[in-house]
Amino acid sequence: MPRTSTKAAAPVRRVASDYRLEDQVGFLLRRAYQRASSNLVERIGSYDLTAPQYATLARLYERGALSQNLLGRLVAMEPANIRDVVLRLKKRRLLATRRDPTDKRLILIDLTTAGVALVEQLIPIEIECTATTLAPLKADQRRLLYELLGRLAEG
Amino acid sequence: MPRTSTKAAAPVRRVASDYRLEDQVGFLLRRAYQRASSNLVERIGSYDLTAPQYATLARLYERGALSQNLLGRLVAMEPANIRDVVLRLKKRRLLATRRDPTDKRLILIDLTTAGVALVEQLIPIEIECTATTLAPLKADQRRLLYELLGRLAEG
DNA sequence: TCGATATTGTTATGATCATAACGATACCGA
DNA sequence: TCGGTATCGTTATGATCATAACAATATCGA
Repeated sequence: MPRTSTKAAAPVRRVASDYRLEDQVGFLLRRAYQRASSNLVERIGSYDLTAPQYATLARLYERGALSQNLLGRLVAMEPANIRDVVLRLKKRRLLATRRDPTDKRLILIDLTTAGVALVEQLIPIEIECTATTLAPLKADQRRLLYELLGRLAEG
Repeated sequence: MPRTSTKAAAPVRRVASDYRLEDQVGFLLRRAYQRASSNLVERIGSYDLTAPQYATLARLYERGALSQNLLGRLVAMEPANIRDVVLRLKKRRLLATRRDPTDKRLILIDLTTAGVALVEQLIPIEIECTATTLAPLKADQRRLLYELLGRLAEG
């Protein structure tokens, strides 16, 4: 006997196998990401950075100079999107761009000194933020979640 | 001895507790949601619907008429966002709006006949799509994932 | 070598997203 | 009842997102 409707103006409709939006992974994933993202913005928002922007900086910090396209793939952004993010971060002098001398198609991107300094300041904050997001879970549950999410993302 | 850099133009930087973007839940959640969302659009894209639009229709189907604000909360969208989604769906005659007679602030929203018909057509597709997204996981892992995601979303 | 094919970055379009500020309406306690 | 407070919907701004079409450059096989 699932969910009771309190005072619906219209009768609740039912489909064969009583469907619930909550049972769809996509919906759950979207809400969980909203939570994680808002946790992050809450902490690094004062730096005027979004989650994708932080991911971009962090990736450059990890890997050093990358082409714009590869950078985009490594942070899971389409070419058109990573372009905009790079432009904004470049305008703030957090990263710099230059042409690849051997392959004229490529734009090489790397952190500036200011960018490196900022990332090193933010990394501890992000680790703390991840802990906050994962707070409802026990240690073994967290490990499990990582494994499951990893499989989903890779397909 | 983690990750080896192949031919980085710049040296790989390291922070104290060798940080990896992949260890941050937010990043994993974002990628998993991307996958789920693209799975859905792949199947219902021919109906010219996005994931949030589908969620909105499905919620109305489940619950019957709702105020715009409550509808937004039930699909995890801010007032400004649910407004735009409602406008687009209304333009396509998939839902209809009317003023609440008792509370002049509210806009009551409900599916049209066409909207109901469309949702009933889409629900089996979405269930199939969820199965596709969850394909990499075994049955007990799926149950586990749902529980873990539920806890994260609720905080 | 040269021509088909693939890759990179750009542009354009449309749909989410979150936030802040605002007027209108409801509610609620003194 | 009446005035402060809360809720609802709107508007504006800026940042993601995905997709398609395009030009420039690389690559690879005949």
